Amino acid sequence: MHHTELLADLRQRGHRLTPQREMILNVICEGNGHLTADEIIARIRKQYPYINKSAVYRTLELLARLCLVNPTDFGDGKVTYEIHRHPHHHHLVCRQCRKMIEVDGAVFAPLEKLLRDEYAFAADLDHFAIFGLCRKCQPASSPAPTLRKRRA
Amino acid sequence: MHHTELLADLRQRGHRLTPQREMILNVICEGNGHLTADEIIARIRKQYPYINKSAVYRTLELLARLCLVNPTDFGDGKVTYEIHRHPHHHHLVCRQCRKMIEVDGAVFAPLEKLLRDEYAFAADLDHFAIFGLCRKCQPASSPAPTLRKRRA
DNA sequence: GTAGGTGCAAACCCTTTGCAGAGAG
DNA sequence: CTCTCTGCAAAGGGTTTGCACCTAC
Repeated sequence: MHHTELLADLRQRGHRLTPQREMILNVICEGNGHLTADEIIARIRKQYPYINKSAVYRTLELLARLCLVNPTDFGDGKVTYEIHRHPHHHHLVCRQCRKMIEVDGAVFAPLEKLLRDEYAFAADLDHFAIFGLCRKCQPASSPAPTLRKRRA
Repeated sequence: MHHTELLADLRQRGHRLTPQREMILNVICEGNGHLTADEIIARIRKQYPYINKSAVYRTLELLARLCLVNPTDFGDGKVTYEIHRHPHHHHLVCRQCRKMIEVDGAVFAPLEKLLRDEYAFAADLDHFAIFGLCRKCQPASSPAPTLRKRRA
């Protein structure tokens, strides 16, 4: 997904194309992975130091509403953003070393079906963060690790 | 689970029993369901107006670390707390009407096994929030619903 | 020309922290 | 008596908002 396509999509849906929006989309597309609002601002500032915080937050809110980006809350107090991708994928986040493992979206298919069948609930399982312990951090796991800020 | 048991557990693990801690545990036990720190404070204040915010936050952090309570981030900017229960359960949160449906922990068992087998990842799936649309809110679903603050 | 966006600064809001004093064991 | 916990007030930190100005169309 190139940022020009997303820009076209934006305009098609009746939103204006501003330099700021272009820069924001460009940065999110380039930086493959998750970026916080702060990181996005920092990257834009390298080329254009005048980018404004509010504009970034407002644009991210818009892009998320249009499902062009996925906001994800990894439970550390700040939200990260990523270009909306197909097929979906999820993230295993180690609560000890903070390592992130990407997981194919298919693992959630059975659960999604179950929730739909049994609870008539249409789950947003397209971008999910699962907390736990990765392979390396498991042996020394047991004695009550320090609580991380906010886990889901 | 009665709050006196939890108090005993606290002392057994070398922590002091203070009136504040007793009140906090009592409120969390009574209020069946999820309470935010603010709600906990409000409820205590009805009987004892002098309860202190910091004490509550610090106690909640302690209780979470000892796995006596489960913190859950429903993505609205504040964490809720609930007595740790067996068997586990999860929550389906409607992103439109905010309704919460409780779901048996067993639905995650296959996923947990898969993550362990394929990724050697020990997932914390004991208390999970899944966002989506409930039965009632589904028909009118499609055209880009307003973005909720922070979803996982 | 006119919505819709941007920039700025201040407000928000939940949560955390430093420190002095209190009280559980 | 000691060490943990509490109370207070202030700071933190990501995010949001009000308002005047600007600019994409």
